[in-house]
Amino acid sequence: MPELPEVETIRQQLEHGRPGRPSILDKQIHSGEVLWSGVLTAPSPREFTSRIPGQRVHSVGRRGKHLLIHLSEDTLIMHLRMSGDVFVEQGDQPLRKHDRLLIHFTDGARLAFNNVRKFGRVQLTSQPGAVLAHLGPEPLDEDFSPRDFFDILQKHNRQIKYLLLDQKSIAGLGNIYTDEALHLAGIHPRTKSDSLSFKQTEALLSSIRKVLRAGIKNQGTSIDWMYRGGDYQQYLLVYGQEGQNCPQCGTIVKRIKLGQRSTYFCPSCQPQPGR
DNA sequence: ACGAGCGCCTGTCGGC
DNA sequence: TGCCGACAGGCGCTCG
Repeated sequence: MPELPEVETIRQQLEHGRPGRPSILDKQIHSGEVLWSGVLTAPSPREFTSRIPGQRVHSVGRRGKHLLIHLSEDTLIMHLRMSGDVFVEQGDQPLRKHDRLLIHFTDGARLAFNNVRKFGRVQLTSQPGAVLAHLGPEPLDEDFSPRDFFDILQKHNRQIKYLLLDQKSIAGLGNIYTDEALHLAGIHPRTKSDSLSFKQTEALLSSIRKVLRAGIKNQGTSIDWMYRGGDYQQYLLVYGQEGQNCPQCGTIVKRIKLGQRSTYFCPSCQPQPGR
């Protein structure tokens, strides 16, 4: 469940709990259990299991698509990639098929990091800032201004969709919300970033914020059998809508490939640059 | 600097 | 029914 709104939804659920699922705040860790060693970027499973007992959950944060569980001494950084999920449950529940790492709490609860495809990663570090230093600005950060965004766009001569997906340029966007934001802003995904006007940049940033906020409000998007997200899929205007009528103008939504990713857009609302 | 192609994995779906 | 390819909310790596 991997873009910013889905990760933010998980963050909020870990922080506040939800019906039948407790918050993990202030829980003390009894032990860590690595079920598939490849899940750990660092440290080694041995060091991980020796360092983590006794630490307490101080707060739960997010940076881009990274989930940050701040402990007394260290921070657990989780990245769900394509198919990750996090569950909090009683420790006597049977394991799911693709649980990769467990955190057992002293009160008997358990946090499970689950990942069908083995892409997701967990890292335990005392220096979270250094691990996350490569990330671009947070799109929902009030201090991130249209002027800042414009500077980033002008620095590159890249197709805008590639730039938006690049976490070094702006953090948290993935394939769905990028397509939705570009559609809302009326910008073709192949438009060169440095050809956008300041006015278009403002529109794009406000569109990005609008779709991310709406995504969070609806607790994310559920598309697949494997994503147990929220309801935002009901509001998608172009993503996954190839052959359907654009809700804005009725034109047939097209799908093209950028990189290896499907990209959906409305040829009428988002005219090809240079035409 | 840019973008395409590929690898990493498991699973579903549609076509034959 | 089974097989086979296309596809999937990500990202790091090469290469031209």
